[in-house]
Amino acid sequence: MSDTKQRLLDGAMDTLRKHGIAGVSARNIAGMAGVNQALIFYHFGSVDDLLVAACTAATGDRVAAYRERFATVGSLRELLDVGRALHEEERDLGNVAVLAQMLAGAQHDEKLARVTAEALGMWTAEIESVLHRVLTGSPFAEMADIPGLASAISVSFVGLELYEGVDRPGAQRAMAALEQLGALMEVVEELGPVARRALRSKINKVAARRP
Amino acid sequence: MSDTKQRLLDGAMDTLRKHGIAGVSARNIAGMAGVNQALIFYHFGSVDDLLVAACTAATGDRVAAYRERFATVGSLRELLDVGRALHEEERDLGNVAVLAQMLAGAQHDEKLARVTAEALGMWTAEIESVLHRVLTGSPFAEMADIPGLASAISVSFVGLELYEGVDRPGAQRAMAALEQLGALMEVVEELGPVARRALRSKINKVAARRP
DNA sequence: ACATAATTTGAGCGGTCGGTCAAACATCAG
DNA sequence: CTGATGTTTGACCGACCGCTCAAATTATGT
Repeated sequence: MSDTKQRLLDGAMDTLRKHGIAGVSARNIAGMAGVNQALIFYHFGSVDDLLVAACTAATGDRVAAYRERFATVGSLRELLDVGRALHEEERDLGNVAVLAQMLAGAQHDEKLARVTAEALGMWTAEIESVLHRVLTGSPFAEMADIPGLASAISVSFVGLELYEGVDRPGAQRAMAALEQLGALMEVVEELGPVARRALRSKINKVAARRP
Repeated sequence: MSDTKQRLLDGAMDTLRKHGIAGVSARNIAGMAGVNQALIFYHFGSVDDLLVAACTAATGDRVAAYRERFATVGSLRELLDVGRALHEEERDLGNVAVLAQMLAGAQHDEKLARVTAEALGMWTAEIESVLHRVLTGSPFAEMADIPGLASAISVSFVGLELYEGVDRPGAQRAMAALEQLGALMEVVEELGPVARRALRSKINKVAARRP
């Protein structure tokens, strides 16, 4: 990767972080990167393509960071702790704003939608992988639909990140409530097999009543 | 409300829905509304102020619709069903895209942040109100932190709406898993007081272990 | 009918946008 | 050194941006 290309990728993400999509222009990005604005078109063809390339690279880097952090997780409680730490890390890096811009842009830009879907997919796959490792052999495994659980956690974290940028106290209340669900899962893990089967059967019965 | 002002408010929301924030310009909005673009500045002072006014009015209308729909809800299961119906309604109206644009814009625009926070607050307050009504007298009430639960539901729905615009299957898996949590709540409601107190105490104990 | 005020119009201002281009510059093989 | 190739530069283009304004039109009170 040539120095100029990397500077432009970084400049694009910095611009998105600091000024949002409204501040993303060839001249702003080039200024942030410290290079001539015409180089954007020489190296990436268009501002849109640069933005997509920058988002792709940045989300790839972040997923790699998640994977590294998840590698040492051995229990549900550790997973929730690492999750909270990663959440705060994302906020401090300014990536919450980036995620918001990507999700918003994905609604009307096909390329951005593909990149965003890919990022969410990788992120959810990481959660699913660590959940599978943590819960395998655990009594909870027979209770849980791991892929669904991973999606639900991923969705809740997306909501949490965006919520926090707007209503911090509400996000913290929600975080506490969601962690109580984690505690509930741990309680279920402590149930004996008879009680667990009874609980599972009751949940299935209630869920089957839905239209 | 004069006809022109209303047309401009509607035109602003239609533009945001159909073309996203990138398509929001005085000429586009005026074209969508079928009025002269200079009227935006005569009636609202600036494009930004029109956008904020339009978002404020639209979210107010939607919250009123939620309140009306929640009024007939009498049980947790009904609440989940109405929630799912409202979710699909939002999607069909194109309001998912609007929410995404508001959340993204709120990251860098103070006025938009205020409007968005207000909207999320009203929406969460409605959930809290109906939850309180539905769960009061229910055995589950003594289990749940209602405000935290309302925030968690609100956060999850925000995540769900944005997720659905990008990864539909993932969102549906998450929806199913979250509804299983609803089923779990109904199961808890069927527990006797002794089992419930024991469960609550275990959850508190597990939650207390967290740093 | 008339004066006054509110509303609407089309033209246009200065400025920024994405993108282009010819020329300058750097690099390196022969 | 020479020529070929790849990179960088600043000037520039047409389109669109938010916004203003004087003039035209419509509504209102007397």
